[in-house]
Amino acid sequence: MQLFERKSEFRSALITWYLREKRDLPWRRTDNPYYIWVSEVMLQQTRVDTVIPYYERFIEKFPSLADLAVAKEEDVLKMWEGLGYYSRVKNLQSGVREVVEKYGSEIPKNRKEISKLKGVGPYTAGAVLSIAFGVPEHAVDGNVMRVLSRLLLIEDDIAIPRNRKIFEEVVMELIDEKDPSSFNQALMELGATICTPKPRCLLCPVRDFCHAFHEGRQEKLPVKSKKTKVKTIPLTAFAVRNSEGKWLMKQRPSTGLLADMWEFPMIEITGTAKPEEILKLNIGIKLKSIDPLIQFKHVFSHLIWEVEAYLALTKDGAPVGYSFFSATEVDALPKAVPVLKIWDQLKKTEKNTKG
DNA sequence: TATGCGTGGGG
DNA sequence: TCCCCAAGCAT
Repeated sequence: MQLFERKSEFRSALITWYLREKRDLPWRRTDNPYYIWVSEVMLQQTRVDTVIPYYERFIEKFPSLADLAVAKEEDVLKMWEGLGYYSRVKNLQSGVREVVEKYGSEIPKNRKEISKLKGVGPYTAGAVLSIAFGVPEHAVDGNVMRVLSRLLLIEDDIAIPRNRKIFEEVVMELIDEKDPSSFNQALMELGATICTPKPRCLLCPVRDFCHAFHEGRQEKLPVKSKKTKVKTIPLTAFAVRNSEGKWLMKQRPSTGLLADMWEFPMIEITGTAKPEEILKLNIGIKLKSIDPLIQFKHVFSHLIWEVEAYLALTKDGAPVGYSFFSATEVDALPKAVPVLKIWDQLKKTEKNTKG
């Protein structure tokens, strides 16, 4: 107890545990600040196990700031395919280009400057500064808020953005100036492995310091208000093939949902008209035939797509905004998961039809 | 400041 | 099946 009065004892217990128990992760095997940066962006709202293969491939494809800076955006998006939150990687490339052009390829080593880079917010700034450069700065993520809310019995709602600064101030009080990298990572590692939503306090290296454990309230913390239910959007999608065996696709707008990713024609269902009528009306293309292909639900964080996909044939040319692509070309385009679901089903169907 | 932005894993 | 989440940021 009395965490602040026993600061150095707390740091020691936390960091000793971390150095002994930390997971062997790819980005913990490097001191390259660019690699640390890439890993932190990938890890935003994304699980470690999901990130690992993406990180390995990304670093192999773009081994340096310069490589990523000169890469084509479509190649960069392709490496991010399936990882989600696609504007992260567009912002990362913008930030990297800025470092190359304005900072002589040296990532800024203070919060004020590094925070100006695209995609670098309060957490990522602190994480890169502390882990890559040993700067004693806070890096407060969901893990850290959960851990500290229990250690110090902080009952402020962590779902409210402005409350994050409460935790940032606590970290700046507690942080080990000698090893801020280990200190910050230890808090996160503890949250990821021990001080989880269902905490495993018997394994905790700092439970003696924990006010919530002392009062048996660890299960009740952190306080986090619930989100409201999301809206369902019914969509009809069309995989349209022309007489040359090419597929009709378009690129989504460069902002908003699934920015810059490629997709088949899709129409939000409003009335009760037949799918082919809807397609003709909305996109202006006539179909020779149409068959059901696949139905599925895709759940985003803030909405749900209820997709009904059809396989259709046409003799028409591509409408404005659309182009036809060969199967090989479609494979190469960056596509989000719902589109991949349709494309995978399509390839299965084609194979069976041939056989 | 509140909301939009993905995906897949686990209880 | 449903709900919660997981190393947040931009606008």
